Formats: sequence, structure tokens, C-alpha cells
Amino acid sequence: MLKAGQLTELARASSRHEVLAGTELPDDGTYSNVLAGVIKLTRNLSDGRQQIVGFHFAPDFLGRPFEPKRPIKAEALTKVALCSFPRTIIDRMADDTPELGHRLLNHALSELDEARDWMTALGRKTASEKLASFLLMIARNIDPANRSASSISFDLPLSRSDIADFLGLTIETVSRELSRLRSDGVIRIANKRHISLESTGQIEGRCGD
Amino acid sequence: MLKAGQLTELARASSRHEVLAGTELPDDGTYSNVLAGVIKLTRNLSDGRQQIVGFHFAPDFLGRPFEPKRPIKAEALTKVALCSFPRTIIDRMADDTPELGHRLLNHALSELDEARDWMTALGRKTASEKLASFLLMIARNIDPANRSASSISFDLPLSRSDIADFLGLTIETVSRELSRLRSDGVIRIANKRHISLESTGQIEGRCGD
DNA sequence: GCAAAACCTTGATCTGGATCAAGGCGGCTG
DNA sequence: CAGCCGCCTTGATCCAGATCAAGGTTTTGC
Repeated sequence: MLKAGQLTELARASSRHEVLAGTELPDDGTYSNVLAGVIKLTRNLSDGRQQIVGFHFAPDFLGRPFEPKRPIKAEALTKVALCSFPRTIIDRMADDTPELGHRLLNHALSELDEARDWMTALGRKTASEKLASFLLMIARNIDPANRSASSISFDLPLSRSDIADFLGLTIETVSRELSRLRSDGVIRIANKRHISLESTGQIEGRCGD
Repeated sequence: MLKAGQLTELARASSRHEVLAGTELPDDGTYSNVLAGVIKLTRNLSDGRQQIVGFHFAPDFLGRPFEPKRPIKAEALTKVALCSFPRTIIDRMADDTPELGHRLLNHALSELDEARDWMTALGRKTASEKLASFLLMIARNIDPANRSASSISFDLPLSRSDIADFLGLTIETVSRELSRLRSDGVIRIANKRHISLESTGQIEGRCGD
């Protein structure tokens, strides 16, 4: 898709780096590829209420070509490996290479689809449906190989408080619903953070959609 | 931004048409400009619960270049005037004219920003903050000239039931919160659908962000 | 290895918004 | 113009999830 000269140029301008969990990723006008790890995007109301409005899992784009600054903060949830490029280079290449422009557009559109799915969850699903939908989403994104597996096991990259901020609930409700899923035999929980989905079918049935 | 030949080609391939309020707009792979009116985008859960996930006000793009079908339905809320183009032409022109590609991308990104703002409202705002935010959003979009006016008056293009489906509330709560805003002197309501915002500052103060 | 801090769970109680219920108000239709 | 239907409002009651409260468990720092 890219020409040889472009690849060389990209390679020269790129910089790889790693950040620890908890690091805030400044919006420095840079465009990045997420090589490993998970990033959360949060939006705050003035009185401190918080909503997580999206995630970036590896491998994924990160950055806002052509866009004005927004009151959205990006923060690493796990150790994250990034490969960054100056925005100017990407913008120029997108002009020369329609295929790259398509990919940026497609990526934005699928983020939009996801945001709308979560609007539906936030507005119309019950707490227990929200938790089921959330676990399935994480399972499928944390390792793309899981997409169609019938039994999945993974480490949650989020604290209970982050989960609450994503699902529009409180920590206590998240904890209670996880306990309920466990006692219903739908999931297993080890060390608070390690989750096993016994049967994806059963979880899917609890998502409400 | 477009070359003369492209404009001719677009004009030849375009088709203008109007639809009545309530018409569903089929996802026929077409790309349209909304010349007048308001369109709602809805997503349904299998048991009938519904969420409105976005609106299109004139003048605005409508269409999903390069994207697979999604369980999202578009429906005219008012009489709508559209100018449609076959997707193939737009896609081809976007390849030739980077400026057009940028506009498509920018448009998708601002829809994404809006969706995320509403995620925050759905997850973290109270019913009364949701109503205030909603009225302000409608006021600003129904007539772009309103953007900075301090006192605005307009006809709601949505029924109470649509408002409820957008804000994740019930009809009754929407009605009660509107009554409260009226009795607090923040808005005036005539004929159920005609709203006057006495002072945008006061409404802004009730949006929670 | 001990203490403090951070995070999580579970129970008791409360409450914002849902649900149930009963009209009110236009606007069509016959 | 009477009666019906769709839409909206308002009141009474209920309940899912919030808030308040009290530990338990894991991690961190010294």
C-alpha cells in the first residue's frame, strides 16, 4: 500500500517508546500505533464525574488527524508500547496515498460504531447486561485470537473503578454484578483481575442485544 | 476544491428528493447531503428497547463510505430534502481529491466526538442535566445562526418518546423535567413542541459540564 | 516484615427515575 | 361535531442501582 520511499521516510521519522501503566499520554499532535497494551480515553464533567468513552487495544491507531483539541484524556491502563509519527508526515502521505486515507476513515468509522453501541448500552441496558457486554468486549479485544473461541481467559486491564466509569455504574454495583456472574457459574475470578469466561454463548445471552 | 470536470460529473449523477416525516431512509449504499430537515439514527435491542445514537441536521453529510451494514436505522423526523450520489462516484473522487477525503474524515471524527459527549451524558448526567444538554444541542443545530445567540426559540423535531429514547429516560421523566424547566422559568413551552430558551447562559449552567 | 494505603466485597438503607394509573388536549374521521 | 386516537402531563407507588458503612485482601514503602 505504501511506496518504498514512503516506508523509508516513515521509518526514519518514527520513534518507538514504552510507558508504564497510569501514564497520561499527552495530545502532542502525534499519531501512534499501539504495539502492545491498553489505553483508556476519558472525558470529565466539571464536578469530577468521569466517563470512559473508549479504549485502544494493540494493534490499533491512536491520534486525531486534522482535529481540534478536545476535553478527552488518554491514559495507559497497562504497560504500553507505542510507535509514533509526526502528524505532518501522515497527513502528507494520506494525500498521496488514497489507500491510507481510506484506512484512517475506516478506523474512525468503526470507532464511531463502537461509541454508538456503548451509547445503547449506557442508555438502555441493565447493570448486569452492561457487565456481560463489557467482559465480552474486553475478551475479544485483549487478544484478537479470542474472537471466536468458546472459552476465554484473560487479565482485566481495568480496576473496578474504571469499569464503573465505563459502564456508568458505581464500584459497588460492578463488584456485586461480577459476584453474581461468578455465583451463576458464568465466569470464574482469580486474584480479582483474572477472568475466565466459561462459555461465550452464555455470556452473549446475557448481553441484551 | 473539486475540479470542473468533477462538478459536472457529480451534478449528472446526483438526484434530489424529499421525504415526509416518519420515512425510513434505506441504507442503499448511497451518500447524501441533507439540504433541509432532521434525521434520527436509532439502534435497537432485540426485545424492543431503543436508543437514538445520533442526528443529522441540514446541512450535513449522511452515508457510510466503505462500511459494512450496521444495525442502525435512519428515519426522517421532519420533512427532509436530500441530494444523493452513488457511493462509487464519491469514493473515486475521494481518491483523486485529498481535500474531499479530509472532509469525510473530519466529518466522521466530529460525529465520533459527539457520540462520546453523549456517552458521557448517558453514563454520568442526571435526568435534568440530560434535558438541558439536549435542548441546547437541538437549539444550536436546528439553525446554525443560533450558535451564539443568547435567547433562542425553535420547534422540537422530536416527540417526547424520541427524546426519551435519546436520553435513556422514560417519556414521563422527560415530561416532568420539561415541566420543571418551565416552572423554573428557564424555558417557555407553546403547543408542546415549540420551545423558547429564555437565556442560554442559564441552560448552560444546568448541563453539568 | 510491618504499617499504611489502595482496592475490593458485602450488607443495610435510601432515592432518582421507572412503572402503574388516570386523565387532558388537540386533531382526524365519519 | 362527537367520538376516537395519538400524544402529553401529572400523581402514586415501586425498585434497580446509588449511597453509606464496615470489613477483607493485596500492594507498596520503609
